[in-house]
Amino acid sequence: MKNSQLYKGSLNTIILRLLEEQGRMYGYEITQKVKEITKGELNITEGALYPALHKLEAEGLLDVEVEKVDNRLRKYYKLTEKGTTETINRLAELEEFIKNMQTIVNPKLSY
Amino acid sequence: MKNSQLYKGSLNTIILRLLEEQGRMYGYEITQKVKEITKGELNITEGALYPALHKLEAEGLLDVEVEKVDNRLRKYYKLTEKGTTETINRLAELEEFIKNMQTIVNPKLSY
DNA sequence: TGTTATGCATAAGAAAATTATGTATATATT
DNA sequence: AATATATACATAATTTTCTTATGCATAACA
Repeated sequence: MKNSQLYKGSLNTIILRLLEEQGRMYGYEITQKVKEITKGELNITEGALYPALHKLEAEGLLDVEVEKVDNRLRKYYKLTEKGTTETINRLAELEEFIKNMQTIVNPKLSY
Repeated sequence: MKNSQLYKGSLNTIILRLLEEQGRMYGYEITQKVKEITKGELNITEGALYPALHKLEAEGLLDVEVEKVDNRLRKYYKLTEKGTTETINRLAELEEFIKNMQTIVNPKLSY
């Protein structure tokens, strides 16, 4: 993941959320989707992405299906049942995090 | 910093923003303020805070004044001129970050 | 034919945190 | 009086998470 270090720690949440929304995605597709969503601001590096996917899979949050498209390999990931539950929790945490950071930036509006 | 790993990478921004708002603060005071703002959700650990303050000072973003209150030491930190400029940039980055994360959570509203 | 795009992967190193200690004084509790 | 909790700093060892660099391979474009 590149840019303002603020993104540190948010990669897993991003992956889980995108898979929840899209059903299934492969690694490269995730990087392109994030680039598109953030208008080029966030570029997930492969060195961060692939280990993260492997770890989420090892934790039982993701399932993989390997497919060959145009003679090139793709590894499609999707949420397991456990992964779906975990995603809900992570998104709740993210909303709290965003709320807290907004309060810090602009305290007058909130406390 | 404790909790949902999402906070990883946001400590410096939090420190700078609080100092911008409060004028000057000492380390322990920062931990208490953050705990209060986030209703106990975010607890900055000393192992994260003090090295971060030292680094920001070394980078010329913070000035220190040591005071003794009730026979106990306090190190008051405040933004330097350079620190004030940097804070403005960091806050702009934070707003972008929040915007991007919101888009990822709730794409229908944004793209 | 060489560069860019697609698609995966891992290893070395850096950065930022957690966890565990350590020191010291003040205040509250039992 | 003794003990626990709160205040206030600090650092060392370890872990987590990322960047940077590298590697392999095919497709598309110029």
